[in-house]
Amino acid sequence: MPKPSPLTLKLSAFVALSDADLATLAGLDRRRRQFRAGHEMLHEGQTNASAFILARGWSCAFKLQPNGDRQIVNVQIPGDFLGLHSILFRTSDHSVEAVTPIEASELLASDILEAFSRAPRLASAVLWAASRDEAMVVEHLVNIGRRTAEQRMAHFLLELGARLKLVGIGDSTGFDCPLTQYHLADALGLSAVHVNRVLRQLREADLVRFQHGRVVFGDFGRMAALAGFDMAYLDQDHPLLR
Amino acid sequence: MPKPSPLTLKLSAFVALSDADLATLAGLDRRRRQFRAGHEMLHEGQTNASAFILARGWSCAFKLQPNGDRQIVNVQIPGDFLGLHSILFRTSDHSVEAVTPIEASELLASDILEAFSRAPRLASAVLWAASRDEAMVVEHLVNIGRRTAEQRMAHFLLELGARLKLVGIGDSTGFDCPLTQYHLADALGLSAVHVNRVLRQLREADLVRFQHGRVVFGDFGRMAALAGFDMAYLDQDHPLLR
DNA sequence: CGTGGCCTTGAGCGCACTCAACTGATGTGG
DNA sequence: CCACATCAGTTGAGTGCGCTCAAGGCCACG
Repeated sequence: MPKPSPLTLKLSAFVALSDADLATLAGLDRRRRQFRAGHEMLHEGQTNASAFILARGWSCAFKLQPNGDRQIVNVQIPGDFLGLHSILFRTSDHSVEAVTPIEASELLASDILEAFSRAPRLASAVLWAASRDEAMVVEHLVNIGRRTAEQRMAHFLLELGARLKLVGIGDSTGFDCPLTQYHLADALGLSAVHVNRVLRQLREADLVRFQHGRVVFGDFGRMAALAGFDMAYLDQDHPLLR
Repeated sequence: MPKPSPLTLKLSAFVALSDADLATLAGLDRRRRQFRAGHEMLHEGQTNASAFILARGWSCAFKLQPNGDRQIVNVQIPGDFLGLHSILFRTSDHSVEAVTPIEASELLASDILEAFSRAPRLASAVLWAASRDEAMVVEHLVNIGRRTAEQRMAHFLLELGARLKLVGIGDSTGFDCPLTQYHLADALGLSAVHVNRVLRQLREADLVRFQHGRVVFGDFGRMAALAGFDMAYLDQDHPLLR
């Protein structure tokens, strides 16, 4: 039996999938494509773009401001949908950039519709994943709106760690992280300079250290308390539909 | 022919609905319920909650912080779904409060599933509405992460005005708005005191005035430029599916 | 006529910003 | 092989936006 894909792992935490469902899901994995790090896979305002399922590597969704500032909306890891919005709407409302070299399966609107009609359970699973994505954006909103820089950083790293663990990357001690401090700044609504200072504070408090592309957790509990982190919105104890 | 409901108006801007679709949609409007202003219709962490379609009045979705701060995630107006998340997940990830007296139709998970199987077009319309809601949250995120207080306020009022116009409330000169300055503060990640100052600045610049429960636009174009407002994410020129 | 909700304004403070300079690692062409 | 460029990270100095605290005004309502 082959190793389950990150997407399968994630959806299975939500819905118990039959062999037929799994086969249909695997059928979405034709049309593999590769992108180099830094490539802009989707442009804000682009029409008739396709969507992707991320198989390997990291990407991020962002919007640009007239003055050049950018806000990263979402950091995407293996198993995530990417640009689902742009096949439901006529134009894409955000851009997507490959953070690392990327391997992803291209997805057309027709693929989705066909898969849904063949495996309705899969439809609820995908709707569920979309709803979870929205919950993450909401949590991100609260993060930026109502928390200090230190809390934002702590919350961001905790959430990322939890998400990676769910798709079988990294463990409870930490994870490899290809994001630069500039990415963190754009994601958290901070300046890169301040990100640097905040990371130093967290390191000196022995909460977490982020150096040389690796995040290592120090005191998980104290950090979760600091950030007000509760991973209920990410995970279910057991599948809802059996 | 009866006046179309706000939800029908909104969905019709997206998808051309057949008479059968419209009938199914109308069938979701049984179980009318009423709530008084200030009532908390949904609690964060609540299990097995129902969802609602808002027919009359305003509500808002929010999350509370341990220290008592709250972040309003979404202001809901007639035609909006309310708590759709809580029937897809086991527990609700946010609370919802009635801002004004409210009239809404209660919605069970079974209602949705049944309606979808009877009118698949309706399913895509609802998925579409959900995707639009997410786009609004994303825009809200950008608002708080990367704009000044003055820009946030301008953007917020412009978006609200545009949304209300789409469901047939208010016009291009302005709209009645039951939100207090405290609501605005909680929505925009500002303090109530600062909201007051910002409203004064906007008023003195003849951009917009918000007094006595009414928002009156002064210079729409200059305001949109200030806020970086582009309503592409709210509206389609014409229905996508015919 | 008192009370409570909402709005308004002033004074002072602090978190996160900008500007600026420097380190160190990596890569590239003469 | 070294000169140079580039990019990520680090640290210091000074500034300003939006905060808190405090006081008071206005209006609706019992």
